[in-house]
Amino acid sequence: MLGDRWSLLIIRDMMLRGARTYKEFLQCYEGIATNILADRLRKLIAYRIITTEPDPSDGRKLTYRLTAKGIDLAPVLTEMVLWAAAHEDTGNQALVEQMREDKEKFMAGVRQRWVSSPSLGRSPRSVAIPTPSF
Amino acid sequence: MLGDRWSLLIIRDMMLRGARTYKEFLQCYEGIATNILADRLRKLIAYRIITTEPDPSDGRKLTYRLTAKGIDLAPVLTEMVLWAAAHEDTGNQALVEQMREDKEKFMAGVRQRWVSSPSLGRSPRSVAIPTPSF
DNA sequence: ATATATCACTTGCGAAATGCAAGTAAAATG
DNA sequence: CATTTTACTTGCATTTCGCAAGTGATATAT
Repeated sequence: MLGDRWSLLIIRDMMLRGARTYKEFLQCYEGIATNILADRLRKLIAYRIITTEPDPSDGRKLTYRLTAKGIDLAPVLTEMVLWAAAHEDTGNQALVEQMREDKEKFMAGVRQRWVSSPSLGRSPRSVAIPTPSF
Repeated sequence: MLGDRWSLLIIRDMMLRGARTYKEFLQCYEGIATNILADRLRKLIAYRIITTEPDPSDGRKLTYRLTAKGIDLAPVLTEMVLWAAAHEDTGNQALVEQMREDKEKFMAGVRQRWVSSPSLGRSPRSVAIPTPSF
């Protein structure tokens, strides 16, 4: 279900980078192939981890959004990022520190940014952009 | 690095089922192919997540063991199991309850069971066997 | 109004990863 | 000394992946 190379990275990019459109996912630097991205988004929708809806301000765009089930993956992603930071690469050190110091606060931020998704402005303060490669 | 279908399942089987030998991994019911298992164990060793050493009591057997880096994946696995339990399947309900009620205690148990690995007896009390399919 | 650009994909195809069954070598057991 | 057990390897068919080049609908520029 999440046992492939890309699904969790897509969710991570949503949680940590605030990616919401197809194009943004493609640009998130790891370089997922466009056909694979379309396939994974379809499957994540089927699993009810994300949803999609048209952007009212631009008929071409679709906005992808985490469901409650998807938001519940925040603790998993948090632990993965912390593990990767401790043992592998050095992503965004500031965010990693914030996550380590107060996991709950970080996850609350993720939830707040995604439930009843407030238009597009990243509500409280946008979270910075680390890119650990777990 | 852990972005394939099997690596995390192997680690889960080590943490939750106490699997330590090639044969035990093969039997852990998901049905990994033998060549893939050999490949994944090799890679996990290369990544220093597990180690292997000969079993002194039986020259045919090898014992696989989590390194400190591998043990540090306990929080990730814990959150994954809890997520899967909440949203997908019903594995071992008792263990899931234990994990939810006291994550720290559960993870301490994992660490205790794997550091300086006490021969073979699962030290304190062996943890039961859930099999969530995240 | 028409041409161009953007967006979210799809299609085709070669390459790589996976799954399955059968085989092998070394050590243990009967 | 023959058979089992253990930890693999090998060969091959099938599936998945990655890349490049479309496609169709909508938006923007001239």
